[in-house]
Amino acid sequence: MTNPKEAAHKATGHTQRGQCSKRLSILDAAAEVFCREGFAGASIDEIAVEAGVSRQTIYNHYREKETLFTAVVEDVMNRTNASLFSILATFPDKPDNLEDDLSAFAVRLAQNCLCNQDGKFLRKLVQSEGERYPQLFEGWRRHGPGKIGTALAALFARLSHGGGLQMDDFDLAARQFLALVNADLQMITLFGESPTGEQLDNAARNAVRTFLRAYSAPAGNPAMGADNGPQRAPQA
Amino acid sequence: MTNPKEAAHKATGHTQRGQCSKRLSILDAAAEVFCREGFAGASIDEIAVEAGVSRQTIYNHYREKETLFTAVVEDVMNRTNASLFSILATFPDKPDNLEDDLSAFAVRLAQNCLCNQDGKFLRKLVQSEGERYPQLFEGWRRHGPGKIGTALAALFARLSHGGGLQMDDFDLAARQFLALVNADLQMITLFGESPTGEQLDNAARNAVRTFLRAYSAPAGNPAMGADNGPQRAPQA
DNA sequence: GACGTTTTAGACAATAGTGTCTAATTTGAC
DNA sequence: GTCAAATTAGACACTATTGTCTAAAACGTC
Repeated sequence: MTNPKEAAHKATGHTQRGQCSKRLSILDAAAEVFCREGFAGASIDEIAVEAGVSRQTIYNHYREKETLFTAVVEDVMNRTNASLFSILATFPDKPDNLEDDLSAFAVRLAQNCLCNQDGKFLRKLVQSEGERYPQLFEGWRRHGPGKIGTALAALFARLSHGGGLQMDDFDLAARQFLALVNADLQMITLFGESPTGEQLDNAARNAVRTFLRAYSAPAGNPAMGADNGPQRAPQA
Repeated sequence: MTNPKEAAHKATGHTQRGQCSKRLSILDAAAEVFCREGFAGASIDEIAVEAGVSRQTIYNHYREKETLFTAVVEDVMNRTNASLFSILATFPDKPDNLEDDLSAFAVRLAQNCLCNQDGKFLRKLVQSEGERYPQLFEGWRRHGPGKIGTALAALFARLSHGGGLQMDDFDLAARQFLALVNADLQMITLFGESPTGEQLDNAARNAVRTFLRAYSAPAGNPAMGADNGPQRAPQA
C-alpha cells in the first residue's frame, strides 16, 4: 500500500472535509499529548483515543511516530507565527502613551504567544527534544523568537527614530524586552498554569516600566534623527 | 570521568566507602541520562551502564525508577544551592565599580548555576516533568530561583541603602536582573551548548548596563530615599 | 444502489523496559 | 582466613509500545 492520500492531500484541492478534520484532530491531540508526556512518553494509542480516531488512521496519515511529531511541531510553529504577526500589527502607528501602549502590547503578546497552549508546547518541547532534532527547531529559532526578535527590533527602531526611545542595539533591546516580560511570567507558566489577567497586566507593567527607564529618550527632547543624546557612555 | 568520590556524603547509618562511591556514580549517571532522555526516555539499563554498575545495584539503592529520579533531583538541587551561596559571598562588601562588579558577579552566576550541567538539568527537567512532580519541584521554586531571588534582592537592598542603586521593589529587580542575564544566554543554552567566555562576558555586560540604566541611583546622590521617580541614569 | 476510498477494530510479531529473584562472586572488616 | 554485606550476571514474568496486516464497516459521490 503506497500513499495516495498524501499526494491527494497536497496536490488536489479536492480535499474532503472528513479527511481534513481527522488530520486536524490528530494534530491537536498529538500536540496535547506530546506536550504533556514528552516525545518518549507519548503513546500513539493515547493520541488516537484523544483524537477520537483509530490508531491505524494515524499510521495512515503519518508513517511513524517521528513523522507525526515533526508535523505537529511545524503546525504549531506556523500557528504561532501567524498569531505573532497579527499581534505585531496591533501596535499603534503613532503611540500617544508609550508606557500604556507597550504594556498593552506586551499583554497581547504574552497571552497569545507565550502563555498560550502553543507557546507552552514549543517551550517544553524545544527544551526537552531540541538537541535531538536540531534541524527541526532551527526553524523555530529563526521564525520563533528569532522572528519576533527582529520584528520587535524593527518596532523599536521605528520608535527610536520617532524620538520615544533611545538605544543603539535594537536586537539587544528586543531580547531584553521579551526577557523582562517573561521575568514575572515564567514562574507561573513553568508551574503549568496560565496567568490571570491581573498577573499578565502586572508583569507587562513591570517589564515596560523597567524597559522604559533604561531606554526611553530623555523627556522634553523631541529628538528626531539618529543623533545620540547624553544618555549613555558607549563603553568599550 | 565523573567520580569525585572522596567527598564526604550523607551518613546513612551504615556507611561504607564502596557503597558511597557507587551511590555517587549512580546519581551522576542518572542525572546525565535523565537530562538527555527525559524521565520516560531514560532506561535503568542505560544508567547502569553509564554508571559502571549493575542494574541490580541501582534497584538495591533506589526501590524504583521514580525513587531514583527524585533522589537525583534533590542531589542536583543541593549542589546548585551550595554553589549559589558560595557565589553570592563573592560579591564585594564595598563595590568600587558597580558595573564591573555586577558584571563579574553575573558571569560567575551564569557559569556556575545557569549554564552548568546542573543548571541545564534543572531547567530541562523542571520544564518537562514539573507538572508531574509538583511537590518535588516546589522545593526548587523556593530554594532555586526563589532563594537566589531573595538573596539577590537582599544584595540589591544593601546596594540601594549604600546609595548605588535606587528601587522600591527589590524582589522585582532581582527577577529582572536574572531575566536580563538570561536574555542573551538562553538561546545558546537552549541549543544545548555552553556559552564561551566571551559570550558570557557580553551577556553579563549587556544585562548589567541595562539594569543599571534602569536602577542606578542618580550620580551625586549619596543615599537614602525609598522614593524613585521616573528618572534615567546619565551614568558615566 | 453501486463503487472506490477512508476508517475501523482487532489480531499480530517484534522489541524494549520494569522490577523480581536466585545463585555466584566480589569486597571489606575483623 | 573467615564472615557478612554488597555487588554482579542472568534469567524471568509482565507490561507497554511500535508498526503491520486483514477483513469488515462507514462514508461520500455518482
